[in-house]
Amino acid sequence: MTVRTRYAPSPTGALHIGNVRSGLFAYLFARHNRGAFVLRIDDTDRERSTRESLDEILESLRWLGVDWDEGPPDPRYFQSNRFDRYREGARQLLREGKAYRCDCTAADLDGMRKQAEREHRKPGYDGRCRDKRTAAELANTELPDKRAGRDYTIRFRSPREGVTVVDDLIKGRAVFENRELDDLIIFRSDGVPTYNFATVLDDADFGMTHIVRGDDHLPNTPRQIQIFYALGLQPPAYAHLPMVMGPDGQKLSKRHGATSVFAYRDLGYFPEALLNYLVRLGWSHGDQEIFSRAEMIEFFDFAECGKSAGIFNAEKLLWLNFHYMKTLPIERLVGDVKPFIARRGWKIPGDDVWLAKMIATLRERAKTLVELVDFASFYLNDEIAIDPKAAAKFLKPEIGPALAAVAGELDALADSEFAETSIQAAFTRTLDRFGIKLGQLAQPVRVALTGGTVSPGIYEVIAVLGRERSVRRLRNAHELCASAQ
RNA sequence: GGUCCCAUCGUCUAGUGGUUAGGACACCGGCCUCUCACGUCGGGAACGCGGGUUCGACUCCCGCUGGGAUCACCA
Repeated sequence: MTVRTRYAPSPTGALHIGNVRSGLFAYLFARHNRGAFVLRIDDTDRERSTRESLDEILESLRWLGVDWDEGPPDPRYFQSNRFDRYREGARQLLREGKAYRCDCTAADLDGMRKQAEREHRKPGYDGRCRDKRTAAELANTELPDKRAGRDYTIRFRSPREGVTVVDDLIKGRAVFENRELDDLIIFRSDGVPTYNFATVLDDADFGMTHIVRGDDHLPNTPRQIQIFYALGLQPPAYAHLPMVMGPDGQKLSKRHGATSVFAYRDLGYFPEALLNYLVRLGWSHGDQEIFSRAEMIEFFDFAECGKSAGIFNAEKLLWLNFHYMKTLPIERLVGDVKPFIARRGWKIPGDDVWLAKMIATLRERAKTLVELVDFASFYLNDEIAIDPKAAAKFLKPEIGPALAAVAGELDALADSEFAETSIQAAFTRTLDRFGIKLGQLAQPVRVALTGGTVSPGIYEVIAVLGRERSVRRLRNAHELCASAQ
């Protein structure tokens, strides 16, 4: 049997990184087994589902490179297009006496819950409508439709005895007492099926062999298994992944700050880094930390998944991003950096070869693309702002002549010679002439060229900046020195 | 509160009865050096507690404690 897994986000918000990790693991398991990865949109909640969320989810997945074999834009993979199927499933259960009509209103239920809480009983539904109707009445029950006056719900008749066993691929065996499971609503009074019911029908219809999801779904699993049985279907295998927590140990959510895939993309992270970080949170392969997509697929296995929740560690993600910053092909960075330059409102250089040289000098100094562009300001703009404190410290009158001399040396270099080795030679000649050490000249030059005291190696800065701009900035600095006191 | 899940450095983790308990992030120090980085070398840092089982437990069992999830006409 070929493996089929699915990822079923609901388009009610941004694609969250804790959530997308479940999708990633489902994806890796399917790819590892040369099976199919299905993307399904759980949009039965029409109130909260939005087109914008759907677009963001799809775009996030594409950006990460988590590609699906079946799913959108195919309309069959939207729950909102499968209502006929859900109605058919509900009618089947009604016909067979495995579901029943419940007349309790939302207010009734709420009152019951509060009452139970006061009396320290468990808050579940007590099943008061369970035996109110005969089999024949149930078989003829129409599905709810508030607008047509059928303001009731349909509940699943859950078994009250015995146990339901979940043999989880990650957690092992969990046994649930059936008497703990109350009769859950499968069809709302507005004629919309609920999650647990629609999911079962979908997973069955789409031939899912393995359900990979967060372990917050574990309590739902015995209910879903019972629905499979009631429908006369064989439940799939389950793999419940431990959750991702925020630094406070609570389930990761928007209140923990940046948590969406888009947020990290916009912060200048690489999809490789995010994927690599996510896959190592809850899964390991010996001591290996860096995984290419191909390696993830090759090595992935539920047996190597941990059982305990993990805390999201932004610093490790940053380190991974830095790793990819240093090792990704430079051409890739050239393409990736452009939107970030544009966002700063700066002109994007037309020369990719030059951009590549620029990036080469900065990639070991920036952990994100945003940071890299920040550092690149002096390369990308003709005018630079000189930090007053740096100027006061390094652009003193006595260094002015040396600055002018270096400018002259550089100006004399032929275009074909304008490279690091000849630039270094120009420095050496100046140093000899003035009898000073490189340390005494490099910082003033650095301030002159970049406006600050921190930059890549001074020869590479000059090489990238080019003769014209370097000379101009050095001469400007020379004047500053002269006027300083 | 009921049910379920979980428990090795601060964090992510390796470890499957006998190890100086390993790696990574972060942190601290040395080296390299034109600044900052990169790189490199080194350092501190963990088996929650109590019972068993065993010649021997981080590893197996039980209890406790602690943490988490979930108990909707959300998904």
